[in-house]
Amino acid sequence: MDSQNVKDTVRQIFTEYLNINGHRKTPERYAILDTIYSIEGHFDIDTLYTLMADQGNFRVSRATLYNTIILLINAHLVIKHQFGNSSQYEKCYNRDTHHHLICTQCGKVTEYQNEDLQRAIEGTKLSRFYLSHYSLYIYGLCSKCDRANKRKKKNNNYKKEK
Amino acid sequence: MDSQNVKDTVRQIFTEYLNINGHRKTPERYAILDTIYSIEGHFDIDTLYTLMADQGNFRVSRATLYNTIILLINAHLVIKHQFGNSSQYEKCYNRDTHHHLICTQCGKVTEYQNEDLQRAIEGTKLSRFYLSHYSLYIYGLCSKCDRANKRKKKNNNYKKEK
DNA sequence: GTCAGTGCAAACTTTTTGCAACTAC
DNA sequence: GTAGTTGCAAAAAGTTTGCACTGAC
Repeated sequence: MDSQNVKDTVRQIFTEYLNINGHRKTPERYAILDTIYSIEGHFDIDTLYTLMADQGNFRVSRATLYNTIILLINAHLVIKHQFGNSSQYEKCYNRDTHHHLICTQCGKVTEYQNEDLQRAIEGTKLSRFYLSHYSLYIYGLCSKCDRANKRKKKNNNYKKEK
Repeated sequence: MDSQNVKDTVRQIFTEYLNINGHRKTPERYAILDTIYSIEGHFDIDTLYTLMADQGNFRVSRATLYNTIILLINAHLVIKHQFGNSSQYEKCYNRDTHHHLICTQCGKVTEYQNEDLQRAIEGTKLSRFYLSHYSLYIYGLCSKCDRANKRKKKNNNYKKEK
């Protein structure tokens, strides 16, 4: 499915969601949905705000972004993450399920796909709980920070020997 | 291992950590560690602050709590979570690995143990990434909210028919 | 004695809220 | 026309920071 096709489809899904729940179909809401579906990877509210302000296509307030993104989450078109300081979001329609590798040192987030793991988690029997979605965050050191630390350690050892 | 034994052990681990990293062994730090290891389940900074203030054993400022908890995380004695609005923490020495079921409606967090799932995640081969720990958050509806929704839906259908 | 650590208050960041103006229905 | 939405600004909530004082080493 190409990018425009996805955008059309999610717009339809959103319209249906708004209809069912008696919400209005404002241009702001569709502009936000469109912008989100043109972003690859994660973003926070501030990034989205700046992006929309810079593009100049449509200017919306932060308050509206916060309001709308809640609707999009409920419509299962956007997923919310909470690593780092501010909340991160990402589009989730027509995306492969993926997990997140988070470097505890530099904060870099890498997506990681593993179908076996995915099946294991989704196949889990939960009693008295009705799964909607899940997030697996794997913390550790990215190769870059790991190498940096090893260099640092080496230097420290030299210092200690003086 | 009983509770006092755990407290003694983590105090030793913390002492060692402070020594290695050239930090001072202040009474505040040990009081915070002790309080955390007397809490079952999750807590946030405000809860910890209130708890220590109320107990009256040792009064510390929020700034010190934030500072100290970073040390405890680095010493692998505390783990940080980010569901809801504020950061949540929990002790992690001598605790069984568990996952979290989070109700998207009422925000209730339930711990969930599953060794198969644990093995599946820990056994995953990661290339160019050095795993330290991980968090699996499973979102959905708790049985209480699920029942409440079903009742609500039923009532709405009646309304529509009028 | 020195400097890391602490408490306090102010600053900062992110998110929520109250309200007047607007507009989708 | 009216009630749901929006933008703005103020408020709230959580966390960080600057600075003077304290106490671990």
